[in-house]
Amino acid sequence: MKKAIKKNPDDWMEAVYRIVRQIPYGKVCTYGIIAESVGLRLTARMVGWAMNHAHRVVPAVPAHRVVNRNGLLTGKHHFATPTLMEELLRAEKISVRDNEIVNFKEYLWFPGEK
DNA sequence: TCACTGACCGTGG
DNA sequence: ACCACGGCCAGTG
Repeated sequence: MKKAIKKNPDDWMEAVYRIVRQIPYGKVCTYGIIAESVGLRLTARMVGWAMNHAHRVVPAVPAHRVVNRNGLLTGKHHFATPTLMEELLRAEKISVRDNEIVNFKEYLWFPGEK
């Protein structure tokens, strides 16, 4: 069940997914922060690419909690429905206005925090 | 096989 | 303050 990815546990993509899964309820994170947290030579674009394949991974990755640096819901178009990401965030008491998270910095979560 | 692209971000002009 | 560009990995034409 854990082998959704055929690569090794050291694979950088799995590292990304692992961090994303650690994002607590009602919090969000950015691609850049994740990339920096993973370290290595990973850049934000790589995180985005990994998230594109996130739906193939188990356990499911809360991709709706990952936004870009501006708090903009850039990846919403990749969800099942264009409004799904926004609805998921609102379900977590996060206000979304015009594809952007309101008071984005207040909901921002950094890896390592609890 | 080569070249381009992608859910991005930081830096420099 | 705005615009342009480089970077890193994997997949696709």
